[in-house]
Amino acid sequence: MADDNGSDAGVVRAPKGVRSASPQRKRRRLDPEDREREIVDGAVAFFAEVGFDGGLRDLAKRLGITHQNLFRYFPTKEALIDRVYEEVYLGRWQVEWEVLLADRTIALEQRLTQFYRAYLQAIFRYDWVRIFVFAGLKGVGITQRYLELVQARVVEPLARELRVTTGLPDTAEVPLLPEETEMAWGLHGELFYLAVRRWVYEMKVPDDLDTVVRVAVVRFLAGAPSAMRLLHEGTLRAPAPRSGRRARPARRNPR
Amino acid sequence: MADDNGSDAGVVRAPKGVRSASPQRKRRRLDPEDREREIVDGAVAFFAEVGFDGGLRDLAKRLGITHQNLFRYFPTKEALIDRVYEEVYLGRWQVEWEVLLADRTIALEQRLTQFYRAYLQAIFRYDWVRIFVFAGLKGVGITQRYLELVQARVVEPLARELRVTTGLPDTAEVPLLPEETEMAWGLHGELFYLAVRRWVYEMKVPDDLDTVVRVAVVRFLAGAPSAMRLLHEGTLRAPAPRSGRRARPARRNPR
DNA sequence: ATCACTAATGACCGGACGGTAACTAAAATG
DNA sequence: CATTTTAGTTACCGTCCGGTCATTAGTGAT
Repeated sequence: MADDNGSDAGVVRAPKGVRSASPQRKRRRLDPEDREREIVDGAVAFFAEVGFDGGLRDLAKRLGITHQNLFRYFPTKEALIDRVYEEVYLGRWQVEWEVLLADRTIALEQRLTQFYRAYLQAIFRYDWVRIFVFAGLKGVGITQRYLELVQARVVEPLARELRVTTGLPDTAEVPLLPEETEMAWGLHGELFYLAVRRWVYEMKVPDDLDTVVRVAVVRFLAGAPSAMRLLHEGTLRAPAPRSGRRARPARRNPR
Repeated sequence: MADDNGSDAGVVRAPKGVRSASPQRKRRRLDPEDREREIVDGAVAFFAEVGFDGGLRDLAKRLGITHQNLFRYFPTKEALIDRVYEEVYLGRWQVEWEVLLADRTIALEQRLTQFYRAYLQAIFRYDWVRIFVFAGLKGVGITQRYLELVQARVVEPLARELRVTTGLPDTAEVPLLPEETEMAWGLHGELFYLAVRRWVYEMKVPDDLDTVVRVAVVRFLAGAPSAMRLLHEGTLRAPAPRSGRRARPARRNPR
């Protein structure tokens, strides 16, 4: 059954000598490094589009190679996918971001604005957002670890800054409430959700992300003191009733 | 969620001949309505967990039937998936929510708090969130249409309310800026992102969602006026070309 | 020109997929 | 009871999947 029929010779021999028959007809032999680069880039784009259930044959077709050739470079599909994770997540986190956020010589508003502008510049992309969501749904550990990084390096530091700017006790005295951390997640979440609306749900979003970031940061910081007081009005006895607007709600914090 | 394992549906029957195999469930014959109900419920849970690429044989195994039997109720897999969409999205949108949001006899803060508490009660669920995200990645139109509904019935009305509460011109005079709509998306986005963190990335989130909603709404409304003024400072008076942020009542000065 | 090296490929495998057809048996009807 | 109806099953089809192996052909060194 294997190669029984000599009548095969299915490949048309006639135009064989002439090598310029069609644009990509011929076998292209690359340095392994170059080929691997092409495969990884192609895989990132491919899996971002169709998800990790996409077939290797389809990926190979896009790359202009056969799917078997992929196995020369990655022993299994899983290995290729792991490489895609590396490619997308490793090295895109800038430690300078953490430095910037911690630099109290700059106003918090400026720090947050600059950070989120830089952060969005790094992640507000088709590949990054979709692979991040695909991986999350699949339950890949790397996404959880990434979010724990965000929480430890961005969200919780921000929540601690709010303690300072609102004149509440330091977190050394009173640990962060889950609701305070959640509040800081709010800023992060609304900006990430913007990326999801754009790259997952294909909605129209404003072109000028810098303005969106600025507005979000301003609103966040302008609103945070009220929310912090609300959260802490039970834990400490500094009522500090605000005269403006509506009178202070008679009801305390539920539970 | 109907029943787990009702292997014996009222019929007590002596094992017939050779067919001992006690664990083997006998053929269970249900009314088509009941069976269809089981299939749909099972399909919602199944596809929410593994995504729409999950195999029908696996789904059938969970249901205790053979995969061929699914075709008796749904002509194709696609038809079953469409039914899942219906099941999850249709009828879960409450028109009372829109009425509540538009009721100006209630303070905006109360309206938003009540609405988002009710909204989260409806959508903050494993099935809903994950299927919504899976469907978005797949590019299913129903999710886009759903988000357009949210924008038209929740987000833009909220943005218009902000015009009123901040004393800015009505939207009849000055149409909503994209950045204003985006601002209103911010509140929605941070709460939806909370659901994504919980049900997609399996992170710990506060147990008391009511408090989270209340804090988010208070912060949103307290911060919105500053952000609105920022957005409209060019609209209302002379452009003031450069300089990011200066001639404004910067009430809150960090440090 | 040719040789060695090795990218790249063609052929193939077992299994899982969505889907079809024929058959089996549990309930409804008389 | 016998008969009819039809929910549910066994058996199977063509296709595609990840992965293996022997073979082919592009390229630098000689």
